[in-house]
Amino acid sequence: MSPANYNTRQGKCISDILKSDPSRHFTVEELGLRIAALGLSVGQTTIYRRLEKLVNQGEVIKYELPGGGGARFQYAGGGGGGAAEHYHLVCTRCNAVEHLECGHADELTEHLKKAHDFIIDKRKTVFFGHCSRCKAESR
Amino acid sequence: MSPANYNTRQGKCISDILKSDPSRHFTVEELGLRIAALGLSVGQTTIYRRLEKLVNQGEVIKYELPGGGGARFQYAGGGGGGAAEHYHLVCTRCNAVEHLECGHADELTEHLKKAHDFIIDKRKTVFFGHCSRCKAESR
DNA sequence: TTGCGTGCAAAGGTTTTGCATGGCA
DNA sequence: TGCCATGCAAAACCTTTGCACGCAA
Repeated sequence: MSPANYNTRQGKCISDILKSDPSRHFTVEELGLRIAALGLSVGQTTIYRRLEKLVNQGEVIKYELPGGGGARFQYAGGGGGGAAEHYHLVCTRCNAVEHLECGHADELTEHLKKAHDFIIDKRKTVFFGHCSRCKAESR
Repeated sequence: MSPANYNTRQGKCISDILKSDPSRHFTVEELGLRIAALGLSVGQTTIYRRLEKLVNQGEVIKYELPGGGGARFQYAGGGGGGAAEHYHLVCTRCNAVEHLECGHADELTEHLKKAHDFIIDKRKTVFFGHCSRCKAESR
């Protein structure tokens, strides 16, 4: 409930990095590198634990996507509201992630709620397929 | 391209189990147990390697979903056509997987193709959210 | 001082790889 | 006979856990 108490430099640092580039999906490894680039040294345990809290608070979204390299994390806006919600398009060939704000998708979300009693979580929902660069070579 | 050459009992066995229950999402562990139940002993390496081939041939779909327990595999119909294609709804609370055949979703797929130049792979696409049983307690 | 956050190290689980054996054509 | 599939074992990878230390209030 509380807006998170960042008592420490490390905790604030992780949050700030995610917030500084809300369109980016960070891996744990990338976060570690960015932190190091800031001259701060943070253990991986701390990164994982801090991310877990941020995810529980709704401030960060966790994606577990195929393709290896581990889970990815993206800033989602504080407290569960704020930043614009959007869907994601993920290319199963090049693993690129695109954002999608789309009325058609919203209509589908509404339909699923009414007809299938299923509540879509927009920020977690991922459409898999081939992006424009990769579709030509789809096998 | 070739319809896969199952030279061995083990290979055919894995394929048959997946085919015998196309609506089910098997984990590697479950496949091992089913194989054992048939009186056949198959190493996990073989299961992984056979699944990799089946996935590459489009005969099987691989899902890497959150929630632990490893990846899940589902029969998708031989050669990329055949079995009815469908989307999936996954509950991020109870990890239940529901099938979805839905005109609204197909419309969205068409829209994404035209407007965003993105080709949806229906069989791989997963909508995350809360199912009817879990939505009440969403936090 | 008290308590939470942190860090190192080790464990845990899933998946991949190396190399030798075995079965089918 | 030749080749591909198989199997055991070990490695690799990502993530979690245990326990002690350090910083902030």
